[in-house]
Amino acid sequence: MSDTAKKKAQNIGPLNDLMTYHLRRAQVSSFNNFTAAMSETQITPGQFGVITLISSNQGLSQSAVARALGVERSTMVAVIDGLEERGLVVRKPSLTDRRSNALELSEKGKQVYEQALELAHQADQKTTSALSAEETIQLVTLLRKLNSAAGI
Amino acid sequence: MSDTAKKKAQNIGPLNDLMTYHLRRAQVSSFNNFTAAMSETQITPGQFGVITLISSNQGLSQSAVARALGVERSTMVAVIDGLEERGLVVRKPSLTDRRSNALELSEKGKQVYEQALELAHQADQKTTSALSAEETIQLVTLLRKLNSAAGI
DNA sequence: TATTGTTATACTCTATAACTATA
DNA sequence: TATAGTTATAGAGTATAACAATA
Repeated sequence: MSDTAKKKAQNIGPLNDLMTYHLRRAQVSSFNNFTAAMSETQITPGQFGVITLISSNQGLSQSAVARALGVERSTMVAVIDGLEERGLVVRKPSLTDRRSNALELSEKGKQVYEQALELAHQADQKTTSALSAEETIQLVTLLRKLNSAAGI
Repeated sequence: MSDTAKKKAQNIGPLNDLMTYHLRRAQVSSFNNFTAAMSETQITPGQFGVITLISSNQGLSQSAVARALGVERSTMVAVIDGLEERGLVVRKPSLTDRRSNALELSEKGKQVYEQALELAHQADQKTTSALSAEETIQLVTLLRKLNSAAGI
């Protein structure tokens, strides 16, 4: 760092020993990379989770999406509203339960999802660009182990 | 999983291959462990970052804290307000710059910080309880490498 | 009785813009 | 001109509580 920098970096002290701190920084970094990569599709991280889930489970209900993503079903209403207004998702009546909507991707939704998936992988590569291929696999393996134990 | 469970788990599909997804889940998990461990102190993750920074850099300004934590200085006002109302932080006039406040921990603030630091380590141990000691070191090392490259 | 989708409402965290007092 | 602290305001993202329709 420049000697002439007027604002010196702070000593972050014990934060440097906390996993919580490093996880949060990494998540902010990946979030920023994701948002930047996704700018042409205007898909947010939350929306990406929703359309991925619908793509892999056509016809599932709003409540099922909410449970899988760990949010309240009331929260899903506006998310699905936004995706439906953009013509990416359609609410079809469920054939087996007249209370629920069977969510599907429209043709446009499938196209946007395929594009978004590729951009998400590009963002991932940027996030992990400082790591070797082996280190990247190590990291995702450790995170999977940590997460599956957390049961979320 | 029980065969009688009415709500089957969803297929998360390509999410399982994305670092972004696993980082987010891990961060949510560690956030929850942190919040639960910190309940007796009522210190939020954001407040913990602030008091740690003040503890390691007594007398620094609000703007310096904001820069170190990557938030706007306007955002810091309410955070410092809350810590000052609880009697944990004091705004002293800077001796060298009459525009700025020199932030310090009160005696009570130092006590709460020491307690919070220990609870934060306990939360960390819970977060990484599925990992061996060696794996935990691997994980934090990889995250440090990823983060220092991101320059945040 | 329980669940689905919905609405109304509120809370947290964050940002931008503009102001003042200093530098 | 630029910066520090502050205020007003707004936007995400989230939650809780209640309701009608349906299971």
